Amino acid sequence: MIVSTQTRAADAASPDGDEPIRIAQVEIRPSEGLAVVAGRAVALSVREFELLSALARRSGHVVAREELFSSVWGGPLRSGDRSIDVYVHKVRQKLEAASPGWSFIHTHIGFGYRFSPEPMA
Amino acid sequence: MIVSTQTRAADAASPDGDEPIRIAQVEIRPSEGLAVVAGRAVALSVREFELLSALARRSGHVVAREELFSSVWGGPLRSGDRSIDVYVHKVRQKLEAASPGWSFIHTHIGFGYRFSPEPMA
DNA sequence: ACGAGGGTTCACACCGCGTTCACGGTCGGT
DNA sequence: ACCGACCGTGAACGCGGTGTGAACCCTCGT
Repeated sequence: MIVSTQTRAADAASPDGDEPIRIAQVEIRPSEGLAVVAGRAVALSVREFELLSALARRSGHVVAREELFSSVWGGPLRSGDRSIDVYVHKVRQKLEAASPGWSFIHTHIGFGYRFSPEPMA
Repeated sequence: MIVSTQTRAADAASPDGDEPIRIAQVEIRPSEGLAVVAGRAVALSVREFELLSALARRSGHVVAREELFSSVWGGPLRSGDRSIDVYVHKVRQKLEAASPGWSFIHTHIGFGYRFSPEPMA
């Protein structure tokens, strides 16, 4: 299923809180700093977890790099900073390792990234 | 910047705002550079997106090549410039891939293009 | 003091974007 | 039928943004 209508459930429900976010086969548990993907527990570092959360909170929507950075790193994005790219890569690896054949984080060049579980082409 | 949601009545008055444009199964989100067609997210480049927006803002009407060019590329259309043709083609491909059996951008030879979702002949 | 793990930066490879060129097809006018 | 104007479409190319592995630090627990 490739529909992007699953944002409603999480949007208004959790301000920024500790409520678990569930999207397709992905479940994110803020209280535990843990993600469960396709039934498998995925260990994430703090940065990785916050990045995934920031994206998943706005599942189906493109999140600008600026916004991602200020949301996860808490400051303005310095030009030349590649931290986001590196961490997107790390999170991608772990998610796809837990659920092969699926892609979760999509690049929108010049804009940012979009979280949306889809079967790979 | 926070966008107010109380501009409903002024929808038609703000053609190039950040308000999403919805026509048939096509939804265009200016703030994200993203289009959603038949429930599928369609990744568009900046040019592709602006072209689609320019056409969709005047859905059902023929938009002259001159006007399209100045609206998307921001200058006068040099004779021999084929950029419009190339990008119309790219956008067509992506839209029709997301919604097979439908055509969205129609050619009006000597005039320009018209956006209007229609089942294919 | 030492090792381990996480975060940041660097360097290089790669790919998508935007532009332009080239070739073909269609349509009208002559 | 020929020609020219116009459009469809694939491909080449330079460039900037992104992917990715590895080095480099910093912090913390032992």
